[in-house]
Amino acid sequence: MAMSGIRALQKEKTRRQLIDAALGQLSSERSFSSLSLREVAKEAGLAPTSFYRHFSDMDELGLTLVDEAGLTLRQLMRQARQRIEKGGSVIQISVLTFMEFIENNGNIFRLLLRERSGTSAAFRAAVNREIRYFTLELCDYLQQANKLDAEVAYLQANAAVTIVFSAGSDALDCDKKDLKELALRTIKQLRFIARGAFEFGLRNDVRVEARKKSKVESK
Amino acid sequence: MAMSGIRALQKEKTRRQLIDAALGQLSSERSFSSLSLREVAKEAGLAPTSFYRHFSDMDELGLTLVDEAGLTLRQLMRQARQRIEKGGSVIQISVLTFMEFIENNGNIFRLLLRERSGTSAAFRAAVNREIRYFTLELCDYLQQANKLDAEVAYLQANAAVTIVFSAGSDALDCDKKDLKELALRTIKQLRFIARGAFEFGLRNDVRVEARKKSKVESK
DNA sequence: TAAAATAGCGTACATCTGTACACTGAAATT
DNA sequence: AATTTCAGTGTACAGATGTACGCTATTTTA
Repeated sequence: MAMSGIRALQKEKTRRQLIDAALGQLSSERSFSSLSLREVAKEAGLAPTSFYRHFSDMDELGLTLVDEAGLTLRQLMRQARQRIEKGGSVIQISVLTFMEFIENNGNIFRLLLRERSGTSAAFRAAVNREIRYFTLELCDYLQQANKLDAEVAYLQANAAVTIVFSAGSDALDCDKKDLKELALRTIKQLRFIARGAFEFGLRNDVRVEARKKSKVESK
Repeated sequence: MAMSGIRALQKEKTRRQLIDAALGQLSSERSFSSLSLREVAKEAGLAPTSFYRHFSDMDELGLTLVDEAGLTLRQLMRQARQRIEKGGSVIQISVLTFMEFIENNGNIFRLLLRERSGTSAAFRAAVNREIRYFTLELCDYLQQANKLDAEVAYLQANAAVTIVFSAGSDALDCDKKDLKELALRTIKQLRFIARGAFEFGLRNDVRVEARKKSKVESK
């Protein structure tokens, strides 16, 4: 990684150039799978065959991009938590943070969305892994902060992430002025889910309590 | 459409062959955008250049496929309504119907998922239009059956469709035995949403009532 | 200092792509 | 019956693609 030596240093530099070239070519009308090895190499200022000194495949480059995207997402979550500690609604701040992410990293988010339902099982697995991390951290938070049943917390986290990602997808095709409304709607939907989860979690507790009591009484 | 005449009849027949050839080549590792005009023509038993007698573009064929997929989806909804009239939970039956759809039409559903976040604005618009129909019909149903506020009903319908589509996406990469659990989890999530929407809808009603009262009282 | 390793280049090739063009035979029109 | 229309064919071409192979120049190792 931090290998010094003029050679290894230069190698990592051009490797980055390849990664950045690929990222730079992504757009709303250009998906990763539509990029050719030659295009990426050219954009990076390399001869086509030099590509192989860094990746054996376009797929290998792609998986690297997905990893980077996941990393960016997790950094984002840390930012969100910092904001929450300064006070404010968890749901509201999470949504706003996510929307900012999409404004600043539209193409990375597009990459995740597309490869999630793409043609490579490896890609799909990689994206889903990143989303799972994302979900599990939210799940932990919910379980701890709201004292929810583990299953209920997971279901809520999963549903919330789904809703937020879908809203993000809509945001990509949205006029900037409609973004505010979209965020507000998303927040309301998340509140529905939170409320519903809370009620169900509660009922389970009540049942457990009731069962305990009846056990005691039947002794 | 129903034009007879030996010629027009034959034309429609080979047009269908093209459509079916395209649909037939879709799979988990083959997306529409990765199909070539030549492949599709070959699969349909046509010379490459004959393709142009029916579609000016692969894009035109693709949009036709999206329309067909939307049609299939709406037929599905009708089936679901029939089942509901025979009794049973709306949510449960809707989810089960959707899961059946995916088992029987995996590749059509994949088409929708992929083109929804694809590289063609026209495709994205077409898919979103189909999903909007789907959502609005559910919205009407909720508004009428549960007497919900229009906005709340829409938010619930939108969230529910998002959750169900996402579950469908998961179902595509799922072992068959895990499908049952996935369906159960999805049903619970939809109940969260329904419950939350109900509570919020209620609160709005209460507020409205309260405002009416206070108006009356202040007279 | 001599030898080995290697990032990057240029050439070359087989394969696939969309599509332009001229042609044919059968159906439709007159 | 004569003419027009048109779905489908076959050939042809220019461009793009992945990648095998051999070469060079510079860094690294011995």
